[in-house]
Amino acid sequence: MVAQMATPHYVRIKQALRARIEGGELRPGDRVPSENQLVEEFGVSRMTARRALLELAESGLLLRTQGLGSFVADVRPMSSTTQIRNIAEEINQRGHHHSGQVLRHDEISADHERAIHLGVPSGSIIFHSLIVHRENDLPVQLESRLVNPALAPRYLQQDFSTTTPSAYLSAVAPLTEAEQSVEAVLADQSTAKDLDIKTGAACLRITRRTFSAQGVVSLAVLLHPGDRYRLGSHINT
Amino acid sequence: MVAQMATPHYVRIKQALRARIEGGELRPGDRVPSENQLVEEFGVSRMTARRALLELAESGLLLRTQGLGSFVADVRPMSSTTQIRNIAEEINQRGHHHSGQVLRHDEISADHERAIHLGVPSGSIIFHSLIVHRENDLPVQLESRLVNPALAPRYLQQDFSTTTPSAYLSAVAPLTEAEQSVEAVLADQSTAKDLDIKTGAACLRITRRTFSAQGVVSLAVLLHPGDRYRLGSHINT
DNA sequence: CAGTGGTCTAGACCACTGG
DNA sequence: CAGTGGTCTAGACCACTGG
Repeated sequence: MVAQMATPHYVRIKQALRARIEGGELRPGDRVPSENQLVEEFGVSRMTARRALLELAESGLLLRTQGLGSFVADVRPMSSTTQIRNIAEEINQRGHHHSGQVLRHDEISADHERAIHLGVPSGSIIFHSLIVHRENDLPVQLESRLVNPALAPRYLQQDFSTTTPSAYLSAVAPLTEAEQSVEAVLADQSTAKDLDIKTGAACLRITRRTFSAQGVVSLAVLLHPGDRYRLGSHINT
Repeated sequence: MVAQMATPHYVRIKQALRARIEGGELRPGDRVPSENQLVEEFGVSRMTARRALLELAESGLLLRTQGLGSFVADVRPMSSTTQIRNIAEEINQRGHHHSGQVLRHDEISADHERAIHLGVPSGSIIFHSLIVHRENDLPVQLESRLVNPALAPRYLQQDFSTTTPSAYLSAVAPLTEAEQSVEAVLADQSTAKDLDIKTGAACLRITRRTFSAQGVVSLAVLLHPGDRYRLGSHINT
């Protein structure tokens, strides 16, 4: 009589609290219901109520203090690296011309690691695309993207020479969250060929996982020639 | 008979697993003990063993899959792009040992470009430091920093083998703002020597300008070996 | 003091993976 | 099938905060 697979209790509680915060019912600094109050309100055990509060705190939405309670955090504005931008828009914004060349656009079987990152069963079919983005005919990004077919079933029918995966995906599965990591790597032979640079040239590699409300949407690996791209950001403390 | 305030059980289990991973007993891709095995081994309840595994997964050290088990992730140190963090703190937080080796620590005359970036008259005296930061004796950052003497007049008197420029500067001229850009470059001969990597290896270069209420405090160029460092960030939309 | 969050137990049923 | 992680309960003792 536990664990309805539909939506776990702790998720329901998180959603409810999130709604109150986003709806303005709970404002920054306000105290949210205590663990015991949530136990009463949602008819769950304290461990379950607690999990909802802990996860909201983990994601920065709440601040918790022993003896005091849990409070809505003061949200701070995001800086510009912390914004997911569409490469085509970015290029157009500079007054340049964007073009996308689709090298691959098919489905593959997810190996163990990819399956974990995408949150799909190991061995299941996922979509894949490989696209070179050019700014005034100069390659600036090689985009390799794995897509969760459950959240973008028509991904393979899109024409990515006229739009971008990023634009399409944010239309069909609105972005709620993203994780990314940035590294420096050397171009291997195949990457070098695709980006029209030398093998062994420095590249910036951005690995990004995007989430919608339903889960992981896609896993993108973006490779940029080191001398044609950099990431800027402005931080306010 | 629970909750010895010394160290909670789940922390002890995390430490034990971390030690096995860092000691090489468990390598990337290996399966770590299951929840039930930890129950046996540490004499705790499954909820407690589970918490240890969940937190290690949360911090990126493990990957978990239902039905399969928990596996050691392919890890590298991560740092956040959305936050200016002190390299020493970051390293200590990972439970590792930080050391700083001061290669240069002197004053120079500002050329035109540097003067502009620092907001000082061209040709005036500015401070400079060059420091190798090591994580457990492995170089992870070469920090070259130019400092505005008006805002940190005693910069040259500091001992940067025991503290870091970042820590000292944020004490004397609290950070209000920062601008940074991130690029991929190849290590030149001198950088390669300082970081103990090969000439031509991929490096992440972060160029950061920090501001206090009084103006530009410093201009730092941080070079990281590509295979020993990456920048991570989490974005909420 | 009553209320808060922090840690923990010993059970339970479930979905999922491999063999 | 046995084993894995995912969710959940109904209790417990604790340290900490404010009044």
